[in-house]
Amino acid sequence: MHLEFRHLRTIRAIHEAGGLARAADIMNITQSALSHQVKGLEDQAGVELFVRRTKPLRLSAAGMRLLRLAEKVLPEVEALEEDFRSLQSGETGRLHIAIECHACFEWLFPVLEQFRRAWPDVDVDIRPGLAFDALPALQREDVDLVISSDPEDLEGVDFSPLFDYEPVFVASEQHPLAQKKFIEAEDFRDQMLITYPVEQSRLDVFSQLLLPAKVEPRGIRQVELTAVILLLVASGRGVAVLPDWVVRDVKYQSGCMTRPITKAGITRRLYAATRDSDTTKPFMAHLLRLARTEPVKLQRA
Amino acid sequence: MHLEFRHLRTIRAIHEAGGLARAADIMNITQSALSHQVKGLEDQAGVELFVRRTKPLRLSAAGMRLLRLAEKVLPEVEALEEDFRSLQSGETGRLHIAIECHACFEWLFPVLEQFRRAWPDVDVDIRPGLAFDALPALQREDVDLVISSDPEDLEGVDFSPLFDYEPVFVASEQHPLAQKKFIEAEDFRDQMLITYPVEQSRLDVFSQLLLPAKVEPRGIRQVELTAVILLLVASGRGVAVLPDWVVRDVKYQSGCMTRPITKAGITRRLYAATRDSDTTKPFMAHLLRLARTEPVKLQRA
DNA sequence: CCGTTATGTGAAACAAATTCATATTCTTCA
DNA sequence: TGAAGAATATGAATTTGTTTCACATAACGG
Repeated sequence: MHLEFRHLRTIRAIHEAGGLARAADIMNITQSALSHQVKGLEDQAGVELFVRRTKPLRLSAAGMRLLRLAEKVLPEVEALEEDFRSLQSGETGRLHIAIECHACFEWLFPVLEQFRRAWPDVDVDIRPGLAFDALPALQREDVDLVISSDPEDLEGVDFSPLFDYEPVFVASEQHPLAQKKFIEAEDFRDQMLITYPVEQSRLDVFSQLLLPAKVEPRGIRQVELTAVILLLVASGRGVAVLPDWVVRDVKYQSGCMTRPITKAGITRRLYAATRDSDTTKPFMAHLLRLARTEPVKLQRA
Repeated sequence: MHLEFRHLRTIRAIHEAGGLARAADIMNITQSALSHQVKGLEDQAGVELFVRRTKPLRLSAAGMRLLRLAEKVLPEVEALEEDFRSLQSGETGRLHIAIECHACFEWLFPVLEQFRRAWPDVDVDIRPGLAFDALPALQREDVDLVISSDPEDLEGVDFSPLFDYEPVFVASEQHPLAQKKFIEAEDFRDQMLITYPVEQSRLDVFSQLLLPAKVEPRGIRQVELTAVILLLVASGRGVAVLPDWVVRDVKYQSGCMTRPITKAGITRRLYAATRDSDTTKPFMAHLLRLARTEPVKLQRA
C-alpha cells in the first residue's frame, strides 16, 4: 500500500492543525497536494482515514490507528537523524579497541576511564580475540583503534606514536641472575620463561632478543594475567620480560627484582593505529592525546 | 535528510542478503538502483553507511544504527498494513454504541457478551453521555450504532428493526391502581412517576401517552438504575412505566404488579441505527442479527 | 440565500527513482 | 602477476510519482 514517511507526517500535521489547509501551511506545501496525498493513501489502503461528513475534517478510527503509528515512528526517525548529525559533527562515534599487547591494559583502563568522562556518547569497547590480525580488522572497520608496537606502512592507516617503554627482565629477588647488572639472550637458555599467551613475534623478548640471537629458553609457560605472572615470578617459578610501566607499579614489586635487557637496555615505542578518516575526529584526537600523556604521568605517580 | 521506508527496506535487504546484487534481486529492482539509493542516502545523511574497503559490502557503525531503526520500524508498519487489511475485509472494526433508552442495558449486555466471543478483534464500547443527539454523533462517526425507538429519515443512516416491546405500568401490589385491568393517562395525575433521567420526549410514557393527553403526573423522580426504580416502586414510593422485557425478568418482580397501558396496550418497536456504509459489514450484520433474536430468547427464559 | 471558508479534482510542471549500458574496483585462481 | 569473473559505481534516458495551478464543489455563519 506504499506508505511513506510523508504520509505519517501529513497525518500528524492534519491532526495537530485540525484541517487540511492549516496543515498544508505548516508543511509548506499546497492544500491541494495534501488532498491528493490523503486520497492516494486512502485509495491504496482501501480505508477511509477521515470523516468527511463533518467540515473541519476529522480522523476516522483507521486514521487514528495511522496517527498512532506516526507518533510512535516519527520520533524514532528524528532521533536517528539527531544521532547522525552528532556523528557528523564528531561528538559521537564508535571506539572499539584491539590490543596487540596484553600489558597495555595496565595503562589503558585509566585512560579510557578519563576518556569516558569527556565523551559519554562515544561507544567505547575493547574487542577481545583480535590479538593477531588486528590491523586487517581496523581496515575492515571491525575495530577503530589498535595499540601496537610494530608500525607498518598500510593504506588508509595512521600510526601515531604514544610513548616509549623499556621491556625489562623480572625475576625473584633470590634468583641467581639477580647477581648480573644486565641480562643477555644467553641468560635465558636455562630459564623457564613466563609470557602472555600470544604468538612469539608479538612478544618483545622474542622479537627483540631471543629470535635474533637464536636462543630458546628451557621452557615457556603462558599466563593470561599480569598479576599472576608477577606472582609466579616472585615465587621463583620462572622469569619474565615485561614493560617497565608494569613493574614500576609498586604494588606488584614485592619479592621481584628487575634488570635491563642488554647492557644498554631496549627501548620500544608504542603506537596507536587508526583509520586516517578517523584520526582527526575530535574524540579520537582527544583519546590519542590522553594515551600519549596519561601513561607517563601514571609511571611517575 | 529525506529518509524513506524504501531506504529502511533497502538497508535490511542488503544486510540480510549480504550484498547489493543479491539484495537487488530480492527487492526486484536493479543493482544499479540500489547503488544509487545508498549513495543518495549517504550523501544526504552525510555518513558512510557501508564499509567499502571490503568487497562484500558490510554495514558500518552508522549503517548498523540505521538497520536497528529499520528492524524496529518496519514490523510496525507491516502490522498496520495487516490491521488495515483485516479492517477492509471486515474482521476488525470499531463498534461504539450509543443508547437512547436506559432499559436497553438489560438485553444489550448479554448480546454484547455473545458478540465479543465471535468478534474478539472488534473494539466494542458503550459511549455514555450521548443519550440525546446520538444520531448526529452517529453521522459524525463518534459512534457506530445507536439503539432508538424513533426512526428518522436521515441521510446515510439505516434503521434496522430489532424487536417489539410493550411499555407496561408497574406499581406496588398494594397500590390502588392494582384494582384496574389497564391504566389510562388520567390515572397518572395523582401519581409520583419514576423515570430514567432523560428528556421526556425519549420516554415512552410521555411520548406515547401523557404528552398527547396533556396530563402531568403529581411529581417526577429521576432514577438512573432499573433495579433501583423497581425497588422504589415495590415499596410504594411511586409508579413507573417500563418495557415488558425488564419486568418479566422474575428476579425483579417481588412486590410489584404490572398492567397494560390503555385497554389495548401500547406496542413499540426498537431500531438499530447504523451508517449505511457499516450496515453490511460482517460484524455489524452479525450484531444486528443477535440483537434481533437474543432479547426475544431472553424474555422466554 | 450569499459570501466565506474548507476540501476535491484534472492537467501541467516538476522532482525523483529506476533502468540501461558501461565503467571501475576488487578477488580469485592459474 | 595477470586475466577472468564478481561486485559495486556511474551517467544519461526513461519512467514513475508528487506537487502546483487553476478551478470546481461543498459546508457554514450570518
